[in-house]
Amino acid sequence: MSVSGNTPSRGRPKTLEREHVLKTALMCYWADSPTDVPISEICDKAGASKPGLYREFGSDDGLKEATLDIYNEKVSQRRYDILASDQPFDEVLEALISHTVQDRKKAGVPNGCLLFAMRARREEFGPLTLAKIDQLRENSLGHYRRWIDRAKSNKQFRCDMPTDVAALYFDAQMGSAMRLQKEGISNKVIAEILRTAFSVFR
Amino acid sequence: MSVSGNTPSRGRPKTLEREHVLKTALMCYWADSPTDVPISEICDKAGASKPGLYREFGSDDGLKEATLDIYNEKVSQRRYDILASDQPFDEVLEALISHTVQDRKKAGVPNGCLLFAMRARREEFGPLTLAKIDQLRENSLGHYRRWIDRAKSNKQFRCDMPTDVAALYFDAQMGSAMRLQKEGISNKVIAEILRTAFSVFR
DNA sequence: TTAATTTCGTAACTATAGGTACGTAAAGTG
DNA sequence: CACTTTACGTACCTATAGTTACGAAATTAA
Repeated sequence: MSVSGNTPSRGRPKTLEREHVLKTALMCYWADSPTDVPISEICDKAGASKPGLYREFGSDDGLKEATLDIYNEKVSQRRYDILASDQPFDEVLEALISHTVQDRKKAGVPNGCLLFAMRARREEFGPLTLAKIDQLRENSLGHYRRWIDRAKSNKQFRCDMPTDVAALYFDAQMGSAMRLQKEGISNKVIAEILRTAFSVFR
Repeated sequence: MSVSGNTPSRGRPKTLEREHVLKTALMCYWADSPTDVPISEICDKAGASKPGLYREFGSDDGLKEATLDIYNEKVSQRRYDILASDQPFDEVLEALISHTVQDRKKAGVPNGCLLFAMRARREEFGPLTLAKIDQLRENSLGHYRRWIDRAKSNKQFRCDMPTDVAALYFDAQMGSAMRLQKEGISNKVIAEILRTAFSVFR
């Protein structure tokens, strides 16, 4: 059961590479559509067996939940770091836009955002994935709220919108940007749209 | 095959009510998620048999295509009418927002927008539905573009954004609104977000 | 070396959902 | 009334994808 981390000592040694499987699953779900990737495809690409995956993650649902966790940790965290910076509001805004429209090919990652893609398909997931989607979404809104509140107290936020609504506004704009990117709209146009949408705050 | 409209004259008379089936399918797809409704469920709710549906629509793909058509005709058309009005830009903008955040319960229709919901799941449909999604999407953008161009020539559009980008902007904002509505965000908040997003044009 | 333990992976099982074969029913035609 | 035509719907077929039973393999403990 691999209770904690190390020295099970007895029995056949484990060969399944959890991290490798999760990275494989992440790229599959992210590049494609999360609900269109069968477990067997992830097994093939990761070089693992199906029962192996089930032993490690319990179910399809569990695998998706775990994948969302590493997506948050390895991808979304970048954005949270930007939001947590203590630079002036305008500069953070610009950094946010630059980060959003960066060339994904160069960075070696797919277009779009896995979390938004999964939110758009809420109904198709199991309870674990669903709870994780909601948790990460709320987490994301929290980062926006804290950033906005700081900007407000620094008199850098030129809009009388309530913080929670403004957070929804940012989240919605980022979501649109990610969808447009996934649809193949150029990053130049997406940046123009984001700058327009965010211009109401400066 | 019911070639055109009338007088097949010979053979057992047809009992399948095409319009009724389409309305049933529309409500199922719209209220739920279009990819989560099995054909058999639509058959049950519409009181039709599976082979009956297949005779009429050819396939699951064909049924979805036909459903999108009546959605466009009976639902989206309302929005196009608003955009085609010759009222001042600001008033059309406000009418657009009101129409978007109208109480769906009272109107007896589900939250969200079927076309946006299907666009978010592009990969999960067959070729007919896919082509129809793209056609209606392009159609929708065209309505925005014509409206924007008229506003520009009337000097009512206070923004130097290219028309096609502005159309994408409108489309993106409406998409966000529909998704927020589907997620249960109050229409009041959605209206506030839309007004903020559109305030850049006035 | 044998037993105990743990993991491995092939080869199933199962449920779901799209799709259809085919015999029957209901109409007009001669 | 037989014959032709058209549509009906039950009962099946099939493919896919999540899931697991189970015997073999690899390791440590006695």
